[in-house]
Amino acid sequence: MRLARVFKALSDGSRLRALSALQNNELCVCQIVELLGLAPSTVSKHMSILADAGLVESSKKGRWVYYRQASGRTTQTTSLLALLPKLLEDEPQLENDHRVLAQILTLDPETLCRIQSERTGADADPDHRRLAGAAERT
Amino acid sequence: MRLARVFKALSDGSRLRALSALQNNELCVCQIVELLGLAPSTVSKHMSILADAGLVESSKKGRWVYYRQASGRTTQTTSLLALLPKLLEDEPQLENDHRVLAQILTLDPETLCRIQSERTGADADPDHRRLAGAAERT
DNA sequence: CCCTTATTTCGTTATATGGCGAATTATAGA
DNA sequence: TCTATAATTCGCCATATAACGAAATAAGGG
Repeated sequence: MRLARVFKALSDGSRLRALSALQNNELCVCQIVELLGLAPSTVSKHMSILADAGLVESSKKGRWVYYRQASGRTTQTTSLLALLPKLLEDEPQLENDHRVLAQILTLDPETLCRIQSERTGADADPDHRRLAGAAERT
Repeated sequence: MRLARVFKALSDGSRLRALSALQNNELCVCQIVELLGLAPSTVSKHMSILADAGLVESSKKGRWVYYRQASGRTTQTTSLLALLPKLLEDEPQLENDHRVLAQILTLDPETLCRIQSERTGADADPDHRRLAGAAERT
């Protein structure tokens, strides 16, 4: 059942946070990585699940892949995406994400990626591997 | 994240079929068992997942437990339940369910349960353990 | 062409999920 | 109170999922 797949894509906290972040901006993978505090490979998988469900679209710009909310493919995804802002309103947890996202957007992707790869090298403290905010347990 | 739990409850084909059946009627477990062609224990689990998510409510009437769609607990579940009929329209698979459900509703629960327990006894052919329709693979 | 690097794919691991049957619980009726 | 039975809970299995790091892929800049 197609609808079950769409709901399954929406049934993970990290993916909902990513979708929430994509409501006002399009974002490249490294920006979503920074927001969620997950490994790039994990985020890439999440985004492909959202894309398979028809909830986001991607486009490659230079070395970066940008994701945005899908523009009305099926009626199902369209009406769900339309309802999403209202549904996400009631999630207090996302307020912090919006703050962190604002931080992230002050940097251009180039700079952000540089910072990220510097961190990966030596630093091992997981609490300092993000710009701000605490990780979530789904 | 609460919303993720709600979507997770909606992310299974059997549960969506049950919710679809509950749009016009309230149903007892044995009727849903008949519709989905799953073991009572499995159906009970599914219904408790839907109940935990706030999507259905139950009430015990004699020996039977009846489930119905929840009446507006949170705004999240309310708006999702309101959108559900539209979303389910695009699932051709549910047409057969509606036919089978009509069949099931011609019997009172008493009779249905008796038929079900008779089947469990000797008959081993899984294709004949339901009134009609084929099982779905989610 | 080669090197760097952003993203994806792959392989692995731990946990979650969906399914069943057996055992348990709760209720109606004798 | 005892029996029958509708539903739930429990224990088990097979498969799916989310996470990571390592390896592969793709694109820009020397």
